[in-house]
Amino acid sequence: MALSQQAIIDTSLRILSRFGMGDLSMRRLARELDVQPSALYWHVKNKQDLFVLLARQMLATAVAEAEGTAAAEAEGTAAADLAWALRTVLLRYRDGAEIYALGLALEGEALIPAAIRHSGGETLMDYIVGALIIEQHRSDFDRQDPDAGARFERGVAQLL
Amino acid sequence: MALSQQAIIDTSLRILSRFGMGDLSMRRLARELDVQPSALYWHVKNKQDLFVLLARQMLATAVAEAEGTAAAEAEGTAAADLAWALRTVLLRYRDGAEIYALGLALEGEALIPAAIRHSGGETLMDYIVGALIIEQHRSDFDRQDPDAGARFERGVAQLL
DNA sequence: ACCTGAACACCGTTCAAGT
DNA sequence: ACCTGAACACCGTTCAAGT
Repeated sequence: MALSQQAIIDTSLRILSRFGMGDLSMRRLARELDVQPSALYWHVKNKQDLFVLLARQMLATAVAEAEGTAAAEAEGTAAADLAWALRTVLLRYRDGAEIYALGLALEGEALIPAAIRHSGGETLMDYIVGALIIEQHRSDFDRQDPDAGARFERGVAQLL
Repeated sequence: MALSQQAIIDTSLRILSRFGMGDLSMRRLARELDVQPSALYWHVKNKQDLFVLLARQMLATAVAEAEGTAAAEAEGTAAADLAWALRTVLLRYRDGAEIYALGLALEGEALIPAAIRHSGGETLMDYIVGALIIEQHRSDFDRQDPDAGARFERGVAQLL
Protein backbone atom coordinates (compact mmCIF):
# COMPACT_ATOMS: atom_id res chain seq x y z
CA MET A 1 0.00 0.00 0.00
CA ALA A 2 1.10 3.55 -0.67
CA LEU A 3 2.25 5.57 2.28
CA SER A 4 -0.45 7.74 3.80
CA GLN A 5 -1.34 9.38 7.07
CA GLN A 6 -3.81 6.60 7.81
CA ALA A 7 -1.21 3.91 7.11
CA ILE A 8 1.12 5.62 9.56
CA ILE A 9 -1.62 5.77 12.20
CA ASP A 10 -2.54 2.12 11.73
CA THR A 11 1.04 0.93 11.96
CA SER A 12 1.60 3.11 15.01
CA LEU A 13 -1.36 1.57 16.78
CA ARG A 14 -0.14 -1.92 15.91
CA ILE A 15 3.30 -1.20 17.33
CA LEU A 16 1.71 0.41 20.36
CA SER A 17 -0.55 -2.52 21.18
CA ARG A 18 2.27 -5.04 20.93
CA PHE A 19 5.29 -3.19 22.26
CA GLY A 20 4.35 0.20 23.68
CA MET A 21 5.57 3.75 23.35
CA GLY A 22 9.23 2.90 23.83
CA ASP A 23 9.22 1.05 20.53
CA LEU A 24 7.13 3.59 18.66
CA SER A 25 9.94 5.48 16.96
CA MET A 26 9.82 7.27 13.66
CA ARG A 27 12.65 5.09 12.42
CA ARG A 28 10.95 1.86 13.41
CA LEU A 29 7.70 3.07 11.90
CA ALA A 30 9.53 3.77 8.66
CA ARG A 31 11.18 0.33 8.68
CA GLU A 32 7.81 -1.35 9.17
CA LEU A 33 6.32 0.69 6.33
CA ASP A 34 9.28 0.07 4.01
CA VAL A 35 10.19 3.70 3.54
CA GLN A 36 12.96 5.99 4.69
CA PRO A 37 12.36 7.80 8.02
CA SER A 38 12.28 11.13 6.24
CA ALA A 39 9.34 10.01 4.11
CA LEU A 40 7.07 10.09 7.17
CA TYR A 41 7.54 13.82 7.48
CA TRP A 42 5.64 14.39 4.30
CA HIS A 43 2.47 12.98 5.90
CA VAL A 44 2.95 14.00 9.51
CA LYS A 45 4.41 17.21 10.92
CA ASN A 46 6.41 15.53 13.65
CA LYS A 47 6.11 12.92 16.39
CA GLN A 48 3.97 15.13 18.62
CA ASP A 49 1.55 15.66 15.78
CA LEU A 50 1.40 11.88 15.35
CA PHE A 51 0.41 11.51 19.00
CA VAL A 52 -2.49 13.90 18.48
CA LEU A 53 -3.65 11.89 15.48
CA LEU A 54 -3.48 8.71 17.55
CA ALA A 55 -5.48 10.26 20.38
CA ARG A 56 -8.16 11.40 17.94
CA GLN A 57 -8.37 7.93 16.48
CA MET A 58 -8.73 6.35 19.92
CA LEU A 59 -11.50 8.76 20.84
CA ALA A 60 -13.34 7.99 17.61
CA THR A 61 -13.27 4.25 18.29
CA ALA A 62 -14.36 4.75 21.89
CA VAL A 63 -17.32 6.86 20.82
CA ALA A 64 -18.27 4.28 18.22
CA GLU A 65 -18.08 1.44 20.72
CA ALA A 66 -20.04 3.37 23.34
CA GLU A 67 -22.84 3.98 20.87
CA GLY A 68 -23.17 0.23 20.51
CA THR A 69 -23.72 -0.50 24.19
CA ALA A 70 -25.63 2.61 25.17
CA ALA A 71 -28.34 2.39 22.52
CA ALA A 72 -31.15 1.38 24.84
CA GLU A 73 -30.06 3.27 27.93
CA ALA A 74 -31.11 6.45 29.67
CA GLU A 75 -29.33 9.71 28.92
CA GLY A 76 -27.84 10.11 32.39
CA THR A 77 -25.63 7.04 32.03
CA ALA A 78 -24.09 8.21 28.77
CA ALA A 79 -21.05 9.69 30.48
CA ALA A 80 -20.35 6.54 32.48
CA ASP A 81 -20.66 4.43 29.34
CA LEU A 82 -18.25 6.62 27.48
CA ALA A 83 -15.78 6.55 30.34
CA TRP A 84 -15.89 2.77 30.25
CA ALA A 85 -15.49 2.68 26.46
CA LEU A 86 -12.55 5.03 26.73
CA ARG A 87 -11.00 2.72 29.29
CA THR A 88 -11.44 -0.26 27.01
CA VAL A 89 -9.86 1.47 24.05
CA LEU A 90 -7.00 3.17 25.88
CA LEU A 91 -6.02 -0.05 27.63
CA ARG A 92 -6.00 -1.82 24.28
CA TYR A 93 -2.92 0.13 23.24
CA ARG A 94 0.03 0.08 25.58
CA ASP A 95 0.60 3.62 26.86
CA GLY A 96 -2.64 4.67 25.20
CA ALA A 97 -3.59 6.75 28.24
CA GLU A 98 -0.25 8.53 28.24
CA ILE A 99 -0.69 9.44 24.60
CA TYR A 100 -4.22 10.59 25.26
CA ALA A 101 -2.99 12.86 28.04
CA LEU A 102 -0.51 14.45 25.66
CA GLY A 103 -3.21 14.93 23.07
CA LEU A 104 -5.53 16.43 25.66
CA ALA A 105 -2.96 19.04 26.55
CA LEU A 106 -2.28 19.90 22.92
CA GLU A 107 -5.79 19.78 21.55
CA GLY A 108 -7.81 20.61 24.62
CA GLU A 109 -11.55 20.24 24.57
CA ALA A 110 -11.70 18.55 21.19
CA LEU A 111 -10.62 15.36 22.94
CA ILE A 112 -13.16 15.54 25.75
CA PRO A 113 -16.23 13.66 24.52
CA ALA A 114 -19.44 15.66 24.73
CA ALA A 115 -21.19 13.32 27.18
CA ILE A 116 -18.30 13.61 29.62
CA ARG A 117 -17.92 17.35 29.18
CA HIS A 118 -21.56 17.89 30.05
CA SER A 119 -21.68 15.63 33.10
CA GLY A 120 -18.40 15.36 34.98
CA GLY A 121 -16.47 18.02 33.12
CA GLU A 122 -12.72 18.31 33.18
CA THR A 123 -12.53 16.89 36.68
CA LEU A 124 -13.91 13.59 35.46
CA MET A 125 -11.63 13.65 32.43
CA ASP A 126 -8.62 14.27 34.68
CA TYR A 127 -9.58 11.31 36.83
CA ILE A 128 -10.10 9.01 33.85
CA VAL A 129 -6.71 9.82 32.41
CA GLY A 130 -4.92 9.59 35.76
CA ALA A 131 -6.47 6.27 36.71
CA LEU A 132 -5.73 4.76 33.32
CA ILE A 133 -2.15 6.00 33.13
CA ILE A 134 -1.40 4.41 36.47
CA GLU A 135 -3.27 1.20 35.72
CA GLN A 136 -1.46 0.90 32.42
CA HIS A 137 1.98 1.63 33.82
CA ARG A 138 1.35 -0.94 36.49
CA SER A 139 0.52 -3.64 33.98
CA ASP A 140 3.60 -2.67 31.95
CA PHE A 141 5.62 -3.69 34.98
CA ASP A 142 3.58 -6.84 35.59
CA ARG A 143 1.94 -5.40 38.66
CA GLN A 144 -1.63 -5.21 37.50
CA ASP A 145 -4.46 -4.92 39.97
CA PRO A 146 -7.40 -7.34 39.49
CA ASP A 147 -10.02 -4.90 40.75
CA ALA A 148 -8.80 -1.85 38.90
CA GLY A 149 -11.90 -2.00 36.73
CA ALA A 150 -14.29 -1.95 39.66
CA ARG A 151 -12.41 0.89 41.31
CA PHE A 152 -12.52 2.83 38.07
CA GLU A 153 -16.30 2.50 37.91
CA ARG A 154 -16.67 3.67 41.51
CA GLY A 155 -14.39 6.63 40.84
CA VAL A 156 -16.37 7.66 37.80
CA ALA A 157 -19.67 7.33 39.66
CA GLN A 158 -18.34 9.46 42.48
CA LEU A 159 -17.48 12.27 40.11
CA LEU A 160 -20.76 12.29 38.21
CA MET B 1 31.83 17.44 44.99
CA ALA B 2 32.27 13.70 44.64
CA LEU B 3 29.68 11.84 42.65
CA SER B 4 26.92 10.33 44.77
CA GLN B 5 23.33 9.23 44.47
CA GLN B 6 22.18 12.46 46.10
CA ALA B 7 24.25 14.58 43.72
CA ILE B 8 22.61 12.78 40.83
CA ILE B 9 19.15 13.38 42.29
CA ASP B 10 19.84 17.06 42.91
CA THR B 11 21.17 17.66 39.43
CA SER B 12 18.25 15.75 37.94
CA LEU B 13 15.77 17.96 39.76
CA ARG B 14 17.61 21.07 38.62
CA ILE B 15 17.50 19.95 35.00
CA LEU B 16 13.86 18.99 35.41
CA SER B 17 12.75 22.31 36.85
CA ARG B 18 14.47 24.28 34.10
CA PHE B 19 14.09 22.12 31.02
CA GLY B 20 11.88 19.09 31.68
CA MET B 21 12.06 15.40 31.10
CA GLY B 22 13.14 15.68 27.46
CA ASP B 23 16.44 17.13 28.59
CA LEU B 24 16.95 14.78 31.50
CA SER B 25 19.23 12.27 29.82
CA MET B 26 21.90 10.17 31.45
CA ARG B 27 24.45 11.72 29.12
CA ARG B 28 23.45 15.27 29.92
CA LEU B 29 23.39 14.46 33.62
CA ALA B 30 26.92 13.11 33.30
CA ARG B 31 28.08 16.21 31.43
CA GLU B 32 26.66 18.47 34.10
CA LEU B 33 28.33 16.39 36.83
CA ASP B 34 31.64 16.25 34.98
CA VAL B 35 31.83 12.50 34.72
CA GLN B 36 31.47 9.93 32.00
CA PRO B 37 27.91 8.62 31.43
CA SER B 38 28.94 5.17 32.57
CA ALA B 39 29.95 6.52 35.98
CA LEU B 40 26.30 7.15 36.84
CA TYR B 41 25.58 3.45 36.69
CA TRP B 42 27.66 2.84 39.75
CA HIS B 43 25.24 4.94 41.85
CA VAL B 44 21.95 4.26 40.09
CA LYS B 45 20.73 1.04 38.53
CA ASN B 46 19.26 2.65 35.43
CA LYS B 47 17.08 5.55 34.34
CA GLN B 48 13.88 3.99 35.65
CA ASP B 49 15.47 3.57 39.05
CA LEU B 50 16.41 7.24 38.94
CA PHE B 51 12.77 8.16 38.36
CA VAL B 52 11.75 6.24 41.47
CA LEU B 53 14.39 8.08 43.50
CA LEU B 54 13.10 11.40 42.17
CA ALA B 55 9.49 10.51 43.04
CA ARG B 56 10.53 9.57 46.58
CA GLN B 57 12.34 12.86 46.96
CA MET B 58 9.33 14.82 45.75
CA LEU B 59 7.04 13.01 48.18
CA ALA B 60 9.41 13.72 51.05
CA THR B 61 9.44 17.46 50.32
CA ALA B 62 5.66 17.54 49.93
CA VAL B 63 5.18 15.83 53.29
CA ALA B 64 7.60 18.25 54.92
CA GLU B 65 5.87 21.28 53.43
CA ALA B 66 2.42 19.98 54.39
CA GLU B 67 3.51 19.59 57.99
CA GLY B 68 4.32 23.26 58.03
CA THR B 69 0.88 24.47 56.97
CA ALA B 70 -1.25 21.82 58.65
CA ALA B 71 0.15 22.18 62.16
CA ALA B 72 -2.88 23.86 63.69
CA GLU B 73 -5.60 22.18 61.68
CA ALA B 74 -8.12 19.43 62.23
CA GLU B 75 -7.29 15.87 61.24
CA GLY B 76 -9.93 15.62 58.53
CA THR B 77 -8.27 18.27 56.37
CA ALA B 78 -4.89 16.50 56.42
CA ALA B 79 -5.53 14.73 53.14
CA ALA B 80 -6.56 17.91 51.36
CA ASP B 81 -3.48 19.69 52.66
CA LEU B 82 -1.23 16.95 51.44
CA ALA B 83 -2.88 16.91 48.05
CA TRP B 84 -2.20 20.63 47.78
CA ALA B 85 1.39 20.26 48.92
CA LEU B 86 1.90 17.50 46.38
CA ARG B 87 0.51 19.78 43.70
CA THR B 88 2.91 22.55 44.69
CA VAL B 89 5.94 20.27 44.62
CA LEU B 90 5.07 18.33 41.46
CA LEU B 91 4.38 21.52 39.53
CA ARG B 92 7.73 22.88 40.67
CA TYR B 93 9.52 20.35 38.48
CA ARG B 94 8.53 20.16 34.85
CA ASP B 95 7.00 16.73 34.19
CA GLY B 96 7.12 16.05 37.93
CA ALA B 97 3.64 14.51 37.82
CA GLU B 98 4.62 12.22 34.96
CA ILE B 99 7.60 10.98 36.90
CA TYR B 100 5.47 10.53 39.98
CA ALA B 101 3.05 8.39 38.00
CA LEU B 102 5.89 6.17 36.87
CA GLY B 103 7.14 5.84 40.43
CA LEU B 104 3.65 5.06 41.65
CA ALA B 105 3.38 2.17 39.23
CA LEU B 106 6.80 0.82 40.17
CA GLU B 107 6.73 1.37 43.91
CA GLY B 108 3.03 1.21 44.59
CA GLU B 109 1.73 2.19 47.99
CA ALA B 110 5.03 3.49 49.28
CA LEU B 111 4.37 6.63 47.26
CA ILE B 112 0.81 7.18 48.47
CA PRO B 113 1.08 9.40 51.55
CA ALA B 114 -0.67 7.99 54.62
CA ALA B 115 -3.16 10.84 54.97
CA ILE B 116 -4.35 10.35 51.41
CA ARG B 117 -4.41 6.56 51.62
CA HIS B 118 -6.69 6.72 54.65
CA SER B 119 -9.11 9.30 53.28
CA GLY B 120 -9.54 9.22 49.53
CA GLY B 121 -7.54 6.09 48.79
CA GLU B 122 -6.23 5.19 45.38
CA THR B 123 -9.11 6.95 43.66
CA LEU B 124 -7.98 10.27 45.06
CA MET B 125 -4.38 9.51 44.20
CA ASP B 126 -5.37 8.65 40.63
CA TYR B 127 -7.20 11.95 40.33
CA ILE B 128 -4.31 13.96 41.73
CA VAL B 129 -1.85 12.46 39.31
CA GLY B 130 -4.17 12.75 36.33
CA ALA B 131 -5.09 16.36 37.00
CA LEU B 132 -1.47 17.36 37.51
CA ILE B 133 -0.15 15.53 34.46
CA ILE B 134 -2.64 17.33 32.26
CA GLU B 135 -2.14 20.71 33.93
CA GLN B 136 1.59 20.35 33.57
CA HIS B 137 1.51 19.23 29.95
CA ARG B 138 -0.73 22.13 29.17
CA SER B 139 1.67 24.65 30.64
CA ASP B 140 4.53 22.97 28.77
CA PHE B 141 2.74 23.96 25.59
CA ASP B 142 1.90 27.45 26.87
CA ARG B 143 -1.74 26.64 27.29
CA GLN B 144 -2.09 26.92 31.02
CA ASP B 145 -5.44 27.38 32.64
CA PRO B 146 -5.73 30.16 35.26
CA ASP B 147 -8.29 28.34 37.41
CA ALA B 148 -6.63 24.95 37.37
CA GLY B 149 -5.82 25.36 41.05
CA ALA B 150 -9.41 26.04 42.07
CA ARG B 151 -10.66 23.11 39.99
CA PHE B 152 -8.06 20.88 41.59
CA GLU B 153 -9.30 21.79 45.07
CA ARG B 154 -12.92 21.10 44.09
CA GLY B 155 -11.94 17.74 42.61
CA VAL B 156 -10.07 16.73 45.74
CA ALA B 157 -12.98 17.80 47.95
CA GLN B 158 -15.38 15.79 45.83
CA LEU B 159 -13.35 12.64 46.32
CA LEU B 160 -12.85 12.97 50.07
C1' DA C 1 35.32 1.16 45.50
C1' DC C 2 34.74 4.15 41.95
C1' DC C 3 35.57 5.92 37.41
C1' DT C 4 37.23 6.19 32.26
C1' DG C 5 37.09 4.90 27.33
C1' DA C 6 35.24 2.70 23.82
C1' DA C 7 31.76 0.40 21.82
C1' DC C 8 26.79 -1.19 20.40
C1' DA C 9 22.50 -0.36 18.83
C1' DC C 10 19.70 3.06 18.66
C1' DC C 11 16.99 8.09 18.39
C1' DG C 12 14.14 12.82 15.82
C1' DT C 13 14.56 15.96 12.26
C1' DT C 14 16.22 18.55 8.13
C1' DC C 15 17.18 19.17 3.48
C1' DA C 16 19.10 18.79 -1.05
C1' DA C 17 18.32 15.86 -4.64
C1' DG C 18 15.80 12.69 -7.37
C1' DT C 19 11.35 10.97 -9.90
C1' DA D 1 3.56 15.47 -5.14
C1' DC D 2 6.09 12.21 -2.86
C1' DC D 3 10.25 9.84 -1.64
C1' DT D 4 15.52 8.74 -1.06
C1' DG D 5 20.17 9.50 0.89
C1' DA D 6 23.02 11.55 3.71
C1' DA D 7 23.92 14.16 7.43
C1' DC D 8 23.60 16.40 12.35
C1' DA D 9 23.27 16.12 16.96
C1' DC D 10 21.78 13.21 19.97
C1' DC D 11 20.16 8.71 23.07
C1' DG D 12 20.65 4.27 27.25
C1' DT D 13 23.52 0.72 28.61
C1' DT D 14 27.48 -2.53 29.02
C1' DC D 15 31.97 -3.80 30.07
C1' DA D 16 36.88 -4.24 30.07
C1' DA D 17 40.34 -1.64 31.90
C1' DG D 18 42.42 1.62 34.90
C1' DT D 19 43.35 3.76 39.80
